[in-house]
This record gives sequence, C-alpha cells and structure tokens, in this order.
Amino acid sequence: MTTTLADVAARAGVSSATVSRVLNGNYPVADHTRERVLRAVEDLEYVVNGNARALAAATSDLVGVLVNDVADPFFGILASAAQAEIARGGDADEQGRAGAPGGGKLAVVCNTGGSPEAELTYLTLLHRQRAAGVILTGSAVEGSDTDAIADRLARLAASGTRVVLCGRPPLPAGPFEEGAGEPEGGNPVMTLGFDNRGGAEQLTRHLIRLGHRRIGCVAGPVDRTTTRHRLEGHRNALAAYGLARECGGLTAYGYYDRSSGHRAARELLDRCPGLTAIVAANDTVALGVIAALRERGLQVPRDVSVTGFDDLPFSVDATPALTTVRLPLHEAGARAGRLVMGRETTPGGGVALVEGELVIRESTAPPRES
Amino acid sequence: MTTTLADVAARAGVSSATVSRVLNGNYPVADHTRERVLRAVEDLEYVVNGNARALAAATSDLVGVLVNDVADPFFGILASAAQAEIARGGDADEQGRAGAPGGGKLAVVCNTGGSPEAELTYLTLLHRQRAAGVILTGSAVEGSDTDAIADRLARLAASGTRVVLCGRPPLPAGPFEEGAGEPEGGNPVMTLGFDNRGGAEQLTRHLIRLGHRRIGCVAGPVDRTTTRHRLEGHRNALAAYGLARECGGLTAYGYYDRSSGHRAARELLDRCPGLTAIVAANDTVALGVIAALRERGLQVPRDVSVTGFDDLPFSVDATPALTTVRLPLHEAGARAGRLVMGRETTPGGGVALVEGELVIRESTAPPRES
DNA sequence: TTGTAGGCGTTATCAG
DNA sequence: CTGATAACGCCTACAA
Repeated sequence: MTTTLADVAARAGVSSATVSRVLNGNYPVADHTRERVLRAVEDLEYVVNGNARALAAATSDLVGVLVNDVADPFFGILASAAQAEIARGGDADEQGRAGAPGGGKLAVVCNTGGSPEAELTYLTLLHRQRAAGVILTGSAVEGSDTDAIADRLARLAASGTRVVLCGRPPLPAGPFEEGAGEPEGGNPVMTLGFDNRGGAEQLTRHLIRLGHRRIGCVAGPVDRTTTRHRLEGHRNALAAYGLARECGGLTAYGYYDRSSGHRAARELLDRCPGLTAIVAANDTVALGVIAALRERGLQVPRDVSVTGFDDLPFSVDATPALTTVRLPLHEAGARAGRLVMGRETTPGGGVALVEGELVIRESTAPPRES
Repeated sequence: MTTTLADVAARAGVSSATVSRVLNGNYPVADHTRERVLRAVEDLEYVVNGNARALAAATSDLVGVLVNDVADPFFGILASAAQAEIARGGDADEQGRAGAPGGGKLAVVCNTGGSPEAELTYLTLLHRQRAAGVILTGSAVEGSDTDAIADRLARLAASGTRVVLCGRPPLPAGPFEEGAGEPEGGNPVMTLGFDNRGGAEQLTRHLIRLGHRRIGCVAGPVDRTTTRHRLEGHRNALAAYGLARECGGLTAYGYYDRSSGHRAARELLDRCPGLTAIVAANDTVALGVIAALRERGLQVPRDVSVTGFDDLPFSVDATPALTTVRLPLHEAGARAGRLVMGRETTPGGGVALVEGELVIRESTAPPRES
C-alpha cells in the first residue's frame, strides 16, 4: 500500500538502516550511497511515518499551544509569536536533528473556547502524542476542573514534556516541587504571568486623578482568574482614594466580547445614570461599551470616559482611540515559545511577571463640570 | 519509565489485548474485568501512546488547519469555526470509536505566515503524521511552489487524507481526476471558494453609482490569488462603466495589514489628489487608509469614500462604520470542518462558491460637488 | 561505511 | 469472553 523504508531500501539496493541514516543525517553515509537513496525516495514519493518514528525514537516534534479563542486577536498574536519561535528551531537539547526542516518543531494551536473540559481533552491528546511541549495561554477558570488540569500538567511535565503557562497563574506547588529542583526527572512548569492587577490599578488611578468619582466596571466572566485580578486592581485603586463604597456596586460581568460590553454598559447606565467613567474588561469589551453609550446619545469622553485593556491593534483606530494598558503580547508569546523550546529559562522560581504599560489616548478626559 | 499497556495488564491480571479492548470499547469485555482494568489504568495514571496506536491501527485523529496568519481575525474566525466542527465528532466513516473523547478529532491550526515554504513544511509534517484531514485556507501565492503544493495535496488526498481548500482556488485537474471519480482509492480535493471577484465588483459598482469617477485601489500583495480576483472584480466594474482608462493606474499594492493601507493611501493621494474614493483590499487595510486620509485633513466619507472587504467584527465599530462585503466566515469555516470530516459533501465537481454580501454603512457617500 | 536484529507500544487476527 | 502472537514502520546498538 503505502511505501515504507524497506521499499526505498530495496529500490536503492541498500539496507533500511542506511536509508534511515540518510534521512536523519546523523550518521556518516557515503556520498554515492546517499544519492542513490535520495533518488529512490524521490521516485517512490516516500514520506516517513511520523508515528513510527516517534515510537521508535521516543521523541516527538509536536508542541501544543492552547488558546481560549483563536478568533480573538489577543490569542492570535500570542499564538502567532510563539509559533514563529517554535518553528525557528535551535532546541536546547536535541539540537540538529528534528523532523521539521529547519530543525524547529511543529506548533499546533488548539482552540479550547475557554472551557476547562476542552483544555483537558487537548492536554490528554497532547500527552497521548507525547508532545515535546505545551503552552497554555489565557485565564484559568477557577473551581471545576482546576485540580484535574493541574494534575495533568504536572504529569505532562514529569514525563518530560516542557510546560509553559502564559497569562495564567502558576500551578500551586505540588508535593514534589517544594524544593528548587525538578520533580524527579521531569521539567518544572514555567509561568509567564501578566500583571493584570497592576494594569487595572493604573487605569482606575488615571481615571480618579482625572477627577472621576463614579466609575463603573464591566468585568469579564466571574470565574476567571484574569477577571478577578483586573477587578482587584480596580478595587485597590478605588480603595486607595476612599471610593470603594461609592463605586463598589457598579460592576457588571460578561464575556470578553463586544456584545457583552454593549449589554453591560446599558445595565450599568440604568443602575447608575450619574456614571462618568467605565472601566472595561478589555479593548473588545470597551468597543461594545462605547457603542452602547453612543446609542444613548452619550459622547466619549465628553460625557463618559472609557478604558480598555490589552491594547490590541484596532484600539488605536477606534473612535475615540482607546486609553488602555498595553500588554506586550507579541514579546510574551515569543518568550513563551523560547521557554517551551528550552532556549531560555525563567529567572527564579519558574515564574516571571510581564508588566503592562498605561497608554493614554482619547477615550478618557476629565468629567464634565456638572 | 513510562507506563505501558503491558504494565496495566500486569496490574489488572489480564492480557494487554484485553486492556486494549477495554480502552477502545470496540469488543465485548466482561464487566468485572473491565472494572479491574479501569482501576489499574487509574492507579498507574496510564496514558495511551498515540503514536503507537496510530502506527498499529493506521489511523490518526489529527486534522490540520493551515492559515496564513492566526493573528488576523479573518483566519481566526475561519479556524475557530472549523475547529468546533471537527471536535464535535460524528465522523462519517469511523463513527463511534475515535481517540478524542466525544468522538471528534483533534484540530490543530498551523500558522504559515502566507509563505508557500511554510505551507509545504506543514503539509509534509501532517503527511508524516498521517493526518486524517487537512484544511488549507487563505489565498495561494501564484508561481513559486504552486506545483509542489498541488502535488503534495494530491498525494495527501490519494493516501486517504481528506483535503479541503477554503478561500483558495481549486487545484488544476491532475492527470488522474479527469473523470468524476476519485483518483484510485483516494479522496477528491474539495474546494470552498469565496466569490472575491463578485464582491469586489459590487463594491466598485456601488461607488460608481454613487457618482464617483476617480476611484483608487489599494490591493493586496501582487502574487496572491485573492488579490488578483478582487482586482479583477474592481476592474470589471470600472470597465462596465467605461472608467477603465480613467482609474486604470490608480492601484497600489501592499500587504493585508493596516500599515500597508496607510502607506498605500498616501501614495495614491500623492499620485492623484483628485481621488474621491478608495477601494481597500480588506477591512484592516481600509482602517489604515482612513487613518492616512484623516492625517491629511480629509474626511470620510465627505471628501473621500472608502470601502473594505470581509466585514470583520471590528468594521462596524470603525469610524465611520465601514461599507464592505460580508463574507460568511463562520459558516464557511464550519462547512469546511464538516467537509473534512466527511460529514457533508460539495455539490458537484467538488467545488463550491461562497457568495459575499454588500453591506453599505457610513464610509461611502456621493462625492462632494466640486 | 554498511548490514543485522531487536525493540518501541498498540492493535488485530486467531485460537481457545 | 480472553489470551497468545504477529504485524505496524522506524531507530539504533552491535557486528562486520
């Protein structure tokens, strides 16, 4: 049926071992022999069986990149940067030979839809395939399968797969990783976190300094870590200025998408018409908020100031251009890629924090004199 | 080291064959035996080796989705929809048993950056892994590796992998597929094309009917099929109104991104200050065009009308909201997913065309009286 | 430099 | 229903 190494060997008049050596280039082979083999490969249109190879060599060149939503540029940028770095090659250990031309590995991005079950499913599949590495991006859902996921990640790492968490809190230290070392022949789980708390706090402080006193907040889904952290940052700022009580109830939850922002803004406006500013869960949500405001005849930032988060590419083109916190998504993705390839390591404790930068544009201004 | 089927078998006091049967659930096994086996699997935290399985069973549950750029929502939406459909399960042939919980297959999206070499690399890797299916999205580069890619696709299909082209022209009929049947035990290569030509023509006609006579065009990269088709549609409309000569030279090429649109618009403006409308390669490019216009003190649509293409989610939030052609990306992706799972077939000849729909919003208006 | 042979972890085919 | 025992296609000591 399909042509195998043996077929190629037969046609080239050599042993299958020789063909293997030619293909992997990790053993000396006489030039003329090599040529004969390569010609046979061409003639037969031979394609190595990756599964057989992985089985025999006990190594794989698959790296999984799990994201909440590929359709969301936030993850798209992260994934794209990671992918480029992974494909680049130059792995720390197994330098030189590797399946992919160029020496790099094959990054496959898996769309989890933010569902813990889907994450688990993909993690299992990747484990089955004995993936070389896994990057898990995006906020985790608190509760439900947290333990199961942590468990699976720990096992993946223990079995030699390199695991990187990006934009998600580090795993709680398990029984094995109390010391500085790695758990028994495995790799440590590395973490690249985003400073969501700090970023959110900057945003709200900016608003308060501008003179705002009644600030609403459109948060993400309740059960996600990112939501909680951004909310904490917001509340920290509020508390620092003694505004906790005044704005405490002005929070509406929703998804990280435009329509949620739209809906939540209307809800907030109904609840508190005196609002002068709204902090959105992210840029996409902010767009929805602005649309809702406009529909009510409110101008941004004249009547209401609005902030985003992430600084996605479109934010500068929005009208008005969004005041937001820039997360270096591209760099973070690239760094995660390098980490998973073992080409770089996290400084200490396996946890690095990526800072956000306040970007002030046109969607925020002092509240109107009233 | 890692626990295998044999380990589980030993612990459960059965043969490895029995364990395999329990795990796959495709053969009758006594209840108490099954339980014992499952307990052993739990205890040992056993994870099947996907490679060994794929090797022995000669089947894989990997489906590759190749995209030009994950960071671009156009592809993100396509990939996300396809992924959902692929994970859903319910494969035509191998119903019931399948590696992934839920019966579906594992969709992995591969970022090619639009480079033919990267496409080839991924295709090769997928072929190596004996992928169950491949969806290739986005425009093809004309020239260079076209033949190599077509060849590889044909071979993939011939070897049983289901191949779907989405948003890309069909493969030239090879020597084998002249008849209606499939090439010798393989699958046909199915195509889901977008009506780029028709969409572009509608856009330009809309502009002309509005009264525009000097229409510029910011096209995509010269060598891509999508670019060529959209340009053809544009020129068809121009020709239909006898405007071909007048606007013939008003075309600037660039990438499908914002900054290219920005640069190209300035170039066009310098070349022809009398321009009253600009047709952009897609929505993202249109955003750049609008930004450039604004920097020159030109208002959209009062001074210059602008159109996009694709109708990505952000287009309705742009200022002014973009007049564009909506491509049903989500549906197309889902359909491609169903096709690659063999759950649906293309009507006739393996080629289906997806129509775009003209969406008129605020970025176009009649030219100013001058 | 090249060939031989054993093994990687599963599935599938036969008996029992 | 369950247990041996061949494949599956490739890699890699070990020999020559």
